[in-house]
Amino acid sequence: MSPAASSRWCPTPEQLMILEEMYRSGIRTPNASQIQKITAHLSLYGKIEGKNVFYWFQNHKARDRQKLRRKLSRQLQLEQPQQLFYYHLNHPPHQFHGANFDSPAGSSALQQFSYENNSPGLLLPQGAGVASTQVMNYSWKMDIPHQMVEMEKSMMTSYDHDWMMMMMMEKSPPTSPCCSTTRPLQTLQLFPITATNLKEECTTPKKLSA
Amino acid sequence: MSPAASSRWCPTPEQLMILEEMYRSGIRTPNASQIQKITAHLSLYGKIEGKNVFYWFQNHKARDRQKLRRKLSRQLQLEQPQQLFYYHLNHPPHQFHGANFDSPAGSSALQQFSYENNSPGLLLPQGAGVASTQVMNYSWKMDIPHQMVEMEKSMMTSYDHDWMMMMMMEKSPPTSPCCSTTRPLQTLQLFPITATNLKEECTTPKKLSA
DNA sequence: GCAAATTAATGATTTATTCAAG
DNA sequence: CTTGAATAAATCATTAATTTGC
Repeated sequence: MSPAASSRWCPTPEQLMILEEMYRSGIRTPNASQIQKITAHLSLYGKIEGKNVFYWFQNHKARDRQKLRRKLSRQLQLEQPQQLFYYHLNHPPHQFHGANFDSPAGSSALQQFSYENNSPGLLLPQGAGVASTQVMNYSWKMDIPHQMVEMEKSMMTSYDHDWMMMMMMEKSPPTSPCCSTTRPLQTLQLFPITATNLKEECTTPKKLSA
Repeated sequence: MSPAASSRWCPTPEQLMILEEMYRSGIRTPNASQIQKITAHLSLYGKIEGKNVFYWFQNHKARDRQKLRRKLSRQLQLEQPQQLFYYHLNHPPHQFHGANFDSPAGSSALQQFSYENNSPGLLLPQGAGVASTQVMNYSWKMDIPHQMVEMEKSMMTSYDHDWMMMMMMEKSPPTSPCCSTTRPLQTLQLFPITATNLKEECTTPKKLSA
């Protein structure tokens, strides 16, 4: 098992970190001089050659772009902006700094999350409004002392497990926006809730501090 | 009154377990569709909204990375990093598609930038005997495009940081002679900031309560 | 044992990047 | 050069753990 002669470069954590740092800092295509210097520096942390540095940047840049492109195209083939919800959630249209928009009517951005695809995973417990309207009917079934419940791993039911498997199988894009077509549809849509509920808009206090 | 509603989501043990299991299984940035399903499913175990799931993954991923980086940074401080091989523990395979580029060959045109700007100062620390073995015969082409320099972020040793700064400052491209076009160039900080504004990442123990 | 006080975790927001399209 | 979309980093804020004095 001598570390000898691996056929290809294997960056050490330090090297990788530094390279990534440089990449983040803007370096994309270092020239010969830069590569020389980078190599010299990184060689302090492990075996490395100039070509490794060169290829690393090439590959990293390419894969970055590729990843982004894939994401974009996926995005584009969706007619429905459903995908954008969490983005807007995270980036409110305007900085409502102190003003919490409690006016039920307006509140643009957060509104566009039409629950067309509100697929409650299987059954809903006693008529809960699911993710929408928190009607506050949930009985918190946990008054259990924290320290007890703390480490209960492995109490996952096989049901949960299967569900998760399916969940993860779904590679990424919801694909076809319109119903049917190729829809895994492992979830029953029992509640065609149609956004009539006031939900986030009034439950999201948006900086409700104070 | 019913102020009972706590201002933030508090995951139940079941919810947390399932989320962690998913994370372990590879889910990092679920899309809206996935989030919806996850939310619906987890709502069986307690109150939860889509944004909770969204934030959970964001935070978990970020803190995971952070933890890892901290660990690596600590290792960076080691004297002889030469023998660190615990790298693939957490890094996805780099996927250097098999092809070994032992002789990039081909385009030899770009050797032009041979001006040895091997800067003085903190370049090439003395012990770098390893580096000397690298012959560095570049014969690949590399164009040197623009290079934005922005700095910040330092989770490396101040040595690394300074070195990188210098590295990036080197605007080597033979392009535009000296006419500094029109760039406010506000991102370039040349001042000897010294180690006072390093990020806490690897230097400060934060609060140090003891 | 018990709360007040303090510290550690972590949920929720904001800010700063990135790449590529316009 | 500017902008859109998306993410990651940094930060704020609140909850849970824990320490501590009684």
